[in-house]
Amino acid sequence: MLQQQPITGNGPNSGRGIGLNAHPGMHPLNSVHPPTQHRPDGDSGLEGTENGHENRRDIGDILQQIMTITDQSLDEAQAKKHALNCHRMKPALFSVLCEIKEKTGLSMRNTQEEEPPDPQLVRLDNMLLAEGVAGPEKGGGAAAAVSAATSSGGMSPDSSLEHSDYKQKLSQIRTIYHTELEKYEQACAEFTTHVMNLLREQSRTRPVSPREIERMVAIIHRKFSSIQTQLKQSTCEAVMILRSRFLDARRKRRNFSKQATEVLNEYFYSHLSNPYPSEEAKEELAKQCGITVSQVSNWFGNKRIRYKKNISKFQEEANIYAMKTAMGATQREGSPHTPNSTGSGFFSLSGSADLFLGAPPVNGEQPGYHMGAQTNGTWQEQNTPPSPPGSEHSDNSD
DNA sequence: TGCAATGATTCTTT
DNA sequence: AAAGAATCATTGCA
Repeated sequence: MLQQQPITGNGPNSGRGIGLNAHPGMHPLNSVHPPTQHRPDGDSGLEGTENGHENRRDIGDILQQIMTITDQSLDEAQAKKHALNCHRMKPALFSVLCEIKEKTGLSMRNTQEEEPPDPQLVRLDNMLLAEGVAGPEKGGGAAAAVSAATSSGGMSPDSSLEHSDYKQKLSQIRTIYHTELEKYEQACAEFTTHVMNLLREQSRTRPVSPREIERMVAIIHRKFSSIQTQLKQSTCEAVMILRSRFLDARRKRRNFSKQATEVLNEYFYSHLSNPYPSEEAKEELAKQCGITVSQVSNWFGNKRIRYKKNISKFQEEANIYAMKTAMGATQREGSPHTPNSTGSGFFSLSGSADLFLGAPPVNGEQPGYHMGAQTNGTWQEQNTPPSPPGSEHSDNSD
């Protein structure tokens, strides 16, 4: 990585020595220079003399120049920088700065490292991964999300259309996400390089330790990653909106095909005494109708309730299906009853008989049987039908 | 456009 | 967990 690059002192002053050997923590920059001029305040003739006063004035000048360097034009600054780098007092100043820094422990401040990963970011990452936005291309994520969304409620026949629409929108989000992410990463890398160059440049005039550079890089990365977090967050929001729209779309129901309704009705009326298909039966019905098991369950749930609420309304339908099944039974001679109607009801009857008997009495008389007596009592108990006038069909006469 | 039919959902009950 | 019950939301028809 960038922060591991060694920064070499090859500036215009490289021929002039600045002793850094006494500061092992400092950057290796200029470390080739002998430590001979290391002591600015030692007895090397810098104090107590005219020379010493002069030097102090020099240092003041240098500092002044450093302070004002940013106010100048580029060319001016470059020239001034060069002059400063070549200044005879520069090594001394550098040493002073090194010592001050070491004494104040400046380089060690704010070095709390390796904070634990942000749980929110982890959550976002996980979600993007699960949704198939992040992670490997065309992963099972999107498909898994779709199937999870559809598994509970079942899919309408044209759900594949919605499916592809969903996938297309998701891949759009994915593309945008990756483009933006790449942009941010590129910007981050560029900015990091820029800052490192600056620090490299500055390390000629002031001590900059590798640790400091690392820290600076870490700070930059943190800043950029917070921008990335925002990107991830908005991407997650987009996915959630897309998903909720897709789930809402499931509510856009389609009526089952005529054939499917027929199959379901046939089963219902041929098991009227106990219209509770087993799991296997539901699966079989689902297969026959081209719908899901939960749709079969829904259908039977609705049917039972609606039948019970208004039996007279369903009378005609019941008769039609009774006839149908009866005809089917007679055609299949030799088979005493349909495989499905196993006489689960109070009446151990053949399929067709069950049908007729299962239909409630419509003449207002109490039937000669108790249909609900068999299992839970709830289905048939509440099944006392209203007596529709004009109905002369008496199906409990068997 | 209104309305009944109907598939789906949600909450409650068993 | 499955069924009942109420309700929602869409479809299809007059």
